[in-house]
Amino acid sequence: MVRTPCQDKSNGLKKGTWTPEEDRKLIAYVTRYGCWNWRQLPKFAGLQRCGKSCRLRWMNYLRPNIKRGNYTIEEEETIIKLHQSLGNRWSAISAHLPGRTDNEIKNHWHTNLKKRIDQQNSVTTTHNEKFLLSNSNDTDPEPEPEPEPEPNKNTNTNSNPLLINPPSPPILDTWPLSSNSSLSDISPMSFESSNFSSTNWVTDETFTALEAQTEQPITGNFWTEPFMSDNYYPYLESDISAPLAINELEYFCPSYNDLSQNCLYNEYEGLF
DNA sequence: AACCGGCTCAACCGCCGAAGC
DNA sequence: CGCTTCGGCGGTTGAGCCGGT
Repeated sequence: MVRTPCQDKSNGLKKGTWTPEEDRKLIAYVTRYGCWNWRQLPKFAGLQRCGKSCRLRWMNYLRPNIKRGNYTIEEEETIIKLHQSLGNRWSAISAHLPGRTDNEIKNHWHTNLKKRIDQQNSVTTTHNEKFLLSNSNDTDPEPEPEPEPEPNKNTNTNSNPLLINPPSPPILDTWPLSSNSSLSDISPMSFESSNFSSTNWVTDETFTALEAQTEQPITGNFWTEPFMSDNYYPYLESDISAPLAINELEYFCPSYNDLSQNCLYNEYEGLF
């Protein structure tokens, strides 16, 4: 289930399994600054990952409201029905299943549902063939009985403990945004009250310092000086190297606020 | 205990369309 | 127009788990 971490020597970018540390950095950055540019994001978030990898990790695993674990009968029926009409358009199917990602639905289809459908089809086909043979001279055949419905295999028949007791992503139920939240409300302090470890997170005091400090004139250049030192940004703990404050982003990228707000609201729509 | 093969699913890869220049 | 960049999508891979022998 876990891919061995490896190093892409061609560009120095890390590949493979995400570490909790990387997850923390990604969550910290996206929750505070939004996903304004996935390509640039890992640079500013202090991640040795490509943007695509960050986006995938966030979209498929870290973002809030993601439902993991066993599928309900209703969900499986929805997937099967939608697959009949939409085909392998997993993102379109996932749009009908709140909390389920296209990747997860795709995996579930290939590992469970497809086999079940194939089995049902083969049972139906075999039954039909037998029926046709046995009734080849019959002028008044019996109606075709419905194939025996398969028991729901998704409910705890999987021996994988991760599915029976799926691990909780860092932030799910206790996501620190309220219905009145705005981007500026997203403070690292919010995590203190969640079940997400506050170890190594910036404190309320440092976040206040951040807000105070960013009232100062901008001296850096967004595009040419992405990496500010921790001395310049004393509000940051060492493991979170998100270098730009919100109003700095707005200053250098005027559309940033709308972009990030839209992004956040899209991502957390189900929570508002 | 050791081996083997099937299964699961996180993550990667390559392609495509949209947008901007 | 073509070119580049980016986000998104679907197909595929492969490490680790697990049950059978």
